[in-house]
Amino acid sequence: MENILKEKIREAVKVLFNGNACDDLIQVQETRKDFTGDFTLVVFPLLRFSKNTPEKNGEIIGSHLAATFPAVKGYNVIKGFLNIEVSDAWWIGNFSAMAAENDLFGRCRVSKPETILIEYSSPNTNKPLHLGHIRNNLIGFSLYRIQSACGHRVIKTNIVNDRGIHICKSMLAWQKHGNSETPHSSGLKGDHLVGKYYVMFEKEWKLEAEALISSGMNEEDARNSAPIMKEAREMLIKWEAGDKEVMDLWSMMNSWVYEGFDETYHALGVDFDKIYYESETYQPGKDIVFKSLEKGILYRKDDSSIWIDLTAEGLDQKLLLRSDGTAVYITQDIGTAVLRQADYSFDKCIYVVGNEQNYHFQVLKAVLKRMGYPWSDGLIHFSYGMVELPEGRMKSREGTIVDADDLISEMKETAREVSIELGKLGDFTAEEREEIFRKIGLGALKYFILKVDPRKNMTFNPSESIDFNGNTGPFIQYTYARIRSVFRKAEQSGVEYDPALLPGSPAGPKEIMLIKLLRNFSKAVSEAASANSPAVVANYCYDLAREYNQFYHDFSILGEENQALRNLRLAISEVAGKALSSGMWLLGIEMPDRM
RNA sequence: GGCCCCAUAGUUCAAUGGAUAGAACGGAGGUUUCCUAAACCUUAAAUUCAGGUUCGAUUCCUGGUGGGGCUACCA
Repeated sequence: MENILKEKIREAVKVLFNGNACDDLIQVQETRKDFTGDFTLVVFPLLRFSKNTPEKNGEIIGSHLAATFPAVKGYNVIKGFLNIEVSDAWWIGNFSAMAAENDLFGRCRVSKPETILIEYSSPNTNKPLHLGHIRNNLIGFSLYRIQSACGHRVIKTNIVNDRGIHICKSMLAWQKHGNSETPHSSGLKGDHLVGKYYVMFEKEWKLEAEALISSGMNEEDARNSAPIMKEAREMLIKWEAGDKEVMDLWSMMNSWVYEGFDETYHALGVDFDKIYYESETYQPGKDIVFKSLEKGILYRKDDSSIWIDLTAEGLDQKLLLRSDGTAVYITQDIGTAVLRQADYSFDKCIYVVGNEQNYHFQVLKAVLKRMGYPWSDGLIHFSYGMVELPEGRMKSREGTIVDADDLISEMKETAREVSIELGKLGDFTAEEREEIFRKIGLGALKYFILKVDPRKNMTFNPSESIDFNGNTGPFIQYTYARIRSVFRKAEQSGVEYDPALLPGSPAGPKEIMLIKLLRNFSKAVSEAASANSPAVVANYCYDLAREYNQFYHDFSILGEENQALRNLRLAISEVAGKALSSGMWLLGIEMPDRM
């Protein structure tokens, strides 16, 4: 409609003022709620074509449109804004097409589908997942769904940091103190078990270092020469040499961790199409570095470490390989990127990684470009903000890490408490109830995190937990459950609706308001895709649920109203239900039929 | 020191350069003969400061203040 209107306005300008208005000058937007009208033309930019006041100009264009375009019911001019009213019949005619859509409701389709790789999650194998990972996983997974809904081919990948000194730390502690403890024998989730030994190492290391400091050593030397740290380094050397005993221990403990992670991923409802391991990509990365060195893109320092000079790009000099020939973080990322391009020929590769690594990804992109990979332009660092607690950043030293598994079960528990307190779900079986508590608890958590603009830091208050009222997941879920209920009731009383009746339906302002909102669903999806922001979809869902609730409040299906209006309302409910569930699906949030 | 990001009601979040800056929570008050009261309605409350560009700035530019991040031969 906007486009049709723009065209009509362009013609009007031509006829009335003999001016050629280009697209930027014709600004049509939706009319704000507190004014009458559906679309609004901003008149200011068109003043250049005539010498009238803005009001006069709006008046002229408005009357011309109303006279020549039947879908325009009326208009009014306020200051420099021309509000155009579109006829109800046009809205309902437009809506009946939506009512007929299948369950792929409102997906937008881009004209040029691309292959997009999304990397998210990226855990370390020595610690369980925490709140920061939850935000990462939810954003990554939702981006996957949003980009897919736009018609792109999207591959979800994960890169696991399974190599390096940190892994040796937990292995060593387990060897010393583990007594062959396994997830099975301890009853601990694998990632938590390994995390426990990592913490144990850190404690012991600290004690040894303190002892050395009190005997007169400076802090850095003490940390480096603590016996347990030396042992860890020896273990890393053995690992890199492929020592069988160390490798076996490494694979065993990693497999525990992966089992633990899988459980958490499953609970969060996220998954991956392809998992890369740092242990498999650092070597290709090193090879690439050597090749680039031969080509003269890189340089070697006297201590034989390898560097790249990025000062021309406004960045610094960056180390790509240590003097002892071992790989650093970025070496591995170079290897991974090249492997991925070979595997999938991606157009874009989106890295969902926290904003503390902005510099790292700037460098990565620049390095790959310098190395001559044209696809490096398609690397996108999707930088999201930190999750902070009311008292500030999460710090493991202060024990303020919010564990992912704990949080998920707390959310389910809260959902249970709230539901029981409200006296809900009396007639369900225990299993059905658990399932609903799970959906609500996770819905609350996911929505709470995804509704915030991902680029911004956000505050998470665990003690207040998460609200179930207001702009929340459960509010939207509840709205959806009531829509389903409307249809259950309608069915019971034998009321059917007939989409064929829609074009002639009467409609009030509330109906039109909702129809307008529903039309915007695919717009919200494409906006979310271009901005890479699930928050756009989340806030759209909330607006819709809110409008629907207001509309629903005095909505009586079984009342004495005429058949056509009843039909329209049922149709709106149906489409609103589709839009809400489609929208929440894009966020990875499940919708219960009842709650 | 250098580079990057952020700043909106008491709090948590919104607002392609457009109209009177929206919600929610919390506070105060109200609404269930019909649809699920996890709802709905009413009410008080905000753009960090100073300039600039513009018909028009929360939005863009410059500077100040305040907060966060990066600046590892860690990942």
